[in-house]
Formats: sequence, structure tokens, C-alpha cells
Amino acid sequence: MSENGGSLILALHRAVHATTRALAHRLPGLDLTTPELNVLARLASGRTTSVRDLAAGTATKPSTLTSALDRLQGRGWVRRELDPADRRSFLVSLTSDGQPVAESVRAAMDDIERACLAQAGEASRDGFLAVIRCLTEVP
Amino acid sequence: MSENGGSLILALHRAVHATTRALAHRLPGLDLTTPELNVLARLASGRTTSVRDLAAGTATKPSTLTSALDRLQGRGWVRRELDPADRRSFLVSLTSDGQPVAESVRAAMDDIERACLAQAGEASRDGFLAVIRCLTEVP
DNA sequence: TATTGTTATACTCTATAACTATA
DNA sequence: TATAGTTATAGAGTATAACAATA
Repeated sequence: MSENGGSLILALHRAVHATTRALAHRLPGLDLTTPELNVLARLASGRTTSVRDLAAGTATKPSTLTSALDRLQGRGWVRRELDPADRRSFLVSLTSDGQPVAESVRAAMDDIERACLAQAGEASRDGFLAVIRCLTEVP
Repeated sequence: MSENGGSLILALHRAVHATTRALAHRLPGLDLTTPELNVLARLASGRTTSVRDLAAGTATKPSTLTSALDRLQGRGWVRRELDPADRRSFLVSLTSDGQPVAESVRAAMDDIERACLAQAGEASRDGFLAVIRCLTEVP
């Protein structure tokens, strides 16, 4: 496999590209972009969230989410309702049509992660998450 | 920090976005895109490579590299020479102007990684790389 | 006939700023 | 005055296919 570049950050980038392709391969015909996948994965638990929370949780810009949510809503998979407690804000949730789609996305992610941890060893998980966490919080 | 989503893949995506911003912050005025950063980081060691190798090493499409290399070449930082051994292929390398730029990119990446490992513990590195490696190779 | 790299195309993401409505 | 979300804009990435030159 030639050379790895010796950089955690370069390795990180390669992994994102690879998992994006692996997800597309496991979800044929769904034709979902990365932000759409991330939104569905986060909603799969049945949670209702604001756009702001989705932006923070999926590391995408609110303006990117607007169009991603537009597409998901256009497919009938996601719903936006005004939050009665703060009418500037939306409550984003899955529709009954969207629920199984989101679950299949989540299942594909879990499948990849399970296969990966089985190979790398469960013990690797902690080290992975520790490095990910500090890379995510680096100023 | 609200919620993490419990997914290695979502965590991976957040980390990439965060490191991209951290790099831009540490290299003000350089105005480099992600593929450009990756190319410079890979060339920083003085290595000469083909576009094909760069594509594999940075996880970007050859068609993306064409425009990234065009911009780096336009800034006088990178050079493309025909490979005499295979005249379909280019030898891509840094110019003398590009060398210090590439080294500063590499230094910024190393800086982030060092700070991160100091916090997470050197022992985390192996687990991180093991998970990254299998995520990168997942079919 | 296969491979290297470029070009072309369509769609999406990123980043930023301006804007509306609400707080 | 600040915040939530949308809209607008410009530049770039992604994916794919077609293409020329070379192998």
C-alpha cells in the first residue's frame, strides 16, 4: 500500500473518504450526500432536534443544512415544525417514511464500525475516541 | 458539548472539519483548500510523485488534483515535469518557493498532532491508527 | 487493450454575509 | 441587541464519463 504519509490528519481524511464510499455502497439507490447521511443518522434514534443542534452534531453549516433538509423533506423523510417554545426555531424529526431509511443508514454505519472494531480490537476504540476528541477540540 | 451521536463515523466527520479549521487558523493568509494542504503536506519531505500517487495518498480524485495542482503551480509552489520513464505521467515536486510553504503546512499539522497526543496520551495513537486503518480499508 | 492525466458536466459543500422573524 | 434559520453568492470538491497520448 505504498506510503501512509505519517500524518494523523492525512490518515483522517483518507478514512472519511473511504467510509463515505463504503456507506454509499451499502445503501445503493438511496443517493444520499454526506450531510444527509449525517442528519438521518442523528435522527434515527427518534430524537427531535433544532437545526442548530444538527449543525453542531454533524459539523455542517446551517446554510448547508437548509438545502440538505429541503431535499430530505422533499423526499418525505423529514419534517420541520415550528418550535412553540421558540418560534424562531424548528423541531426537526423523521416522518414515518423516513424512520426506516434513517434506521438503514444507522445500521450501515454500525455495521462498518462493528466490522472495523472486530478487526482492530475493541481496545482500540478508546484510543481512537480520545484522539478524535482532542482533534475535534483543537483551537 | 451536548451529545456525541455515539458513532465513530460521525465523530470522524466532526474531527475533519475541526482540523481543517484549525489548519486554516494556523496558516493565515495562505488560503489553501483541503486538497492543496494535503498535496503540500505530502510533498514536504522532498519526494517527487505522480498524480496517481497523490490521488491515492490524499484520497482525492485525479480530476480534483488537476485543478488543485493548477492553482499551486500558478502560485509558483509546485512543478509538473513529464516522467521520462513513462511519458503519460508527471513527476510532481515542490519548487524552491514552495518548499518553505509545504514545510509550514507540515509543521502546522505536526503541531496539532503533538498537542493532541500530549493531551490524549501517546498510548492512544496506536488505537487511533488501528481504527483509522480498518475504516480506510472497509469494503 | 489498458493506463495517465486532463477536460467537461452536473450537483453539492463551504464560507461568508445579508436578511427576516423572533427573543 | 442577539439569536434561529433562510437566502444569496462565489469558489471549490465530488463523481462520472469522455478524451488524447502513451504504454
